[in-house]
Amino acid sequence: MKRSRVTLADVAAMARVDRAVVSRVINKDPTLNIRPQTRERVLAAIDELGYRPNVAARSLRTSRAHMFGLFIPDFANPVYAEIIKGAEAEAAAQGYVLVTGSASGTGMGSGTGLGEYMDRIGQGRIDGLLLAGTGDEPGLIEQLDRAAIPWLMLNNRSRSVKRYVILDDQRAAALAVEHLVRLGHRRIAHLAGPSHADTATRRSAGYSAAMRDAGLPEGPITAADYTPAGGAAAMGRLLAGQERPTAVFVANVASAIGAMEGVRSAGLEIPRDMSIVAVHDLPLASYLYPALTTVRMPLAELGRRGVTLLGSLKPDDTVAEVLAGPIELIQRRSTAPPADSGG
Amino acid sequence: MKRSRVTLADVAAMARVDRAVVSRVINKDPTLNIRPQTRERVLAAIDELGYRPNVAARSLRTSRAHMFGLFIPDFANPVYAEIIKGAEAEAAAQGYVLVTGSASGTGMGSGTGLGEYMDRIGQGRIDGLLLAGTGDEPGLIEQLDRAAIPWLMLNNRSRSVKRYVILDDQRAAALAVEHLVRLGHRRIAHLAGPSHADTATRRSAGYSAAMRDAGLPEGPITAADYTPAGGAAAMGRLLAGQERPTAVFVANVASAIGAMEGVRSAGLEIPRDMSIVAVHDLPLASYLYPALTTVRMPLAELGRRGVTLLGSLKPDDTVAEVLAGPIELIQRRSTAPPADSGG
DNA sequence: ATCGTCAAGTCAATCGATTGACCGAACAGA
DNA sequence: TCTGTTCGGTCAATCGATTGACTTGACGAT
Repeated sequence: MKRSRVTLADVAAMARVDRAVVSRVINKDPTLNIRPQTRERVLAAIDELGYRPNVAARSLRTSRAHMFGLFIPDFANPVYAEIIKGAEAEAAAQGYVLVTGSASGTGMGSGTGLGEYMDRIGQGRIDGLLLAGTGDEPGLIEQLDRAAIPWLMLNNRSRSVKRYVILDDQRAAALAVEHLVRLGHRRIAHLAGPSHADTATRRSAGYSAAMRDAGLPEGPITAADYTPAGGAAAMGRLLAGQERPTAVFVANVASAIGAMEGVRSAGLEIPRDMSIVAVHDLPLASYLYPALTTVRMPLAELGRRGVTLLGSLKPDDTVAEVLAGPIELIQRRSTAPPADSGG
Repeated sequence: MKRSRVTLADVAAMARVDRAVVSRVINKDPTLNIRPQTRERVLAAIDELGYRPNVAARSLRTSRAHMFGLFIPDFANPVYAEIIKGAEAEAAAQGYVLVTGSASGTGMGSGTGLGEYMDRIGQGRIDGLLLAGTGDEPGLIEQLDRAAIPWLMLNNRSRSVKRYVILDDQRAAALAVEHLVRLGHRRIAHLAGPSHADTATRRSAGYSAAMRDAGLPEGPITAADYTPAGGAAAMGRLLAGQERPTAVFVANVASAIGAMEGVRSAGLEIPRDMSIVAVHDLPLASYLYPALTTVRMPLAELGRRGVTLLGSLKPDDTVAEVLAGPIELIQRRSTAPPADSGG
């Protein structure tokens, strides 16, 4: 284990040039005039000594950390895994490091734990912050502005400030509903997400629009909280209604898992008695039984786009973007024509 | 948005003291003698100006970044989500930030992409590095030692250097086998992981030991690669054998998902014709059909312990720890007595 | 012979916080 | 009165890289 850190000065000494030359060689400063042989000596010395620039010194001088932050509610949610992947890849492509923090790393005393996270991150460690799945909490904007770095919400809108990139959840919902309509369903229910979640309201809007377009009456609508338990309870309510739907558009996969369980425990079968389609094509969806029909949205692309925008965002720019990108229905075993479709 | 950054000097000026005093107040320097009222002035100024220490300057001076790194193969693997959670919580408790990077953020030209990651991380950005799920690649140790920071492997051993914390996979495997034995199974197969994975070999060892202890002959053993596709193929091989097993201990959940599919596509039923138990109680396990019986291991605790050790590790310390912690069998629907157990 | 220009670097201030050394005033004890 | 000690701070070097300003020597043009 090499003990003493190698600095610019060491490299400069070995190459018999000034520290400035080494710095300019490393940063490819176009104003530098240098003989090829000298450049070679510098590069050789860097290689020989195994020199790596000290990030702290560089950040201090340039006030750029070459690091972006991403804050998410929970690492265990596979939706965020996809977003992280995209964001990380794009950050890497720009020579940046992505540091992802979750609310579970905080005490979560108030709100999302973002405040505590920002305090630990400190000043000057990141050049920009992405917030995924965090909504419009009181004091949030002030907290972010105090940090004086560009920030952006992903997959969620803030009502007060236009700084977000979202997916076209409305179109995704429409795609799901159209799929069910094409299969012959006419009583299509909607198992919505929690009303405070921005994605939930957009998916619900998409459902309504698509039903209208198909000339169908909106089936029963009930909301759950994006968890399997909530989904199961909600499905129970749908099944207890008078006119039982033959299909249901579920706002997310977690709810759908519970909904499937709810159908089974009522002694019914999927898709024979009930077709189910949900939003986000997580790997998990294909492992369920029956494999869940989903709508795939470009989550990784969302992460990627977020990083790209962060890199070019001016302090007071506003961003309100619906990410263009492929949205497609992935048909699996959980949807089929309704049982009475023979008639 | 506050524009100009607030520095120590600004605070000092407002409180009418030297910068040194402010610094010592912030860091609670015990050698500082200060009047209560002066301290109040300083704290008031900090609050008033919204001062946050500049991380780069602090790191440069102290050569501590208050940040730990964690490198994983893939964010989409829920095993790592658990580890991250534990590591993040412990890091936070110590006032550290955890930066998690994955191989998918790199080109992965050679090996795991760790080299590229380390280059982007640079020198001095992290005070220690945790490697989860990364094995003994050539050049790995040199790469790590060049960074001159403490590091540790999680859930994997390196043959060359003793720097790891692992779980008691052997005991976990034994627990799974004992469960099957208790149910009355005698022909218990083993669907192992890839031979290059350290966890796989330890789980296999546990299987063998438990079978020996139960006085049973080792059933058919076949290996897969910790993926659903591999698991399905492996199950195909097991079912094609002459003496078909009544139960199988699968080395991980991903393989088990494929194995279940393999059983179904052979026209057999779980658990009637085949009991299945796998290692790691991921949330996903309870969503499968039938819900998968698993062995729960303290993954979050592993992450936590890794961070704790990193914080106290001396450069040449060796660490070879099997984490003590609860390991328990979570029985669900995928295991039952064998069909012929009446006789 | 002199001026200007260009190549090839060098010099040194700077970023912001930390920390060992030091200093002046007040007071106690001899 | 003088010395020593404690209190309550101050001073300034330092961490390592960056970058605008400057220097030195050689050459060409006038």
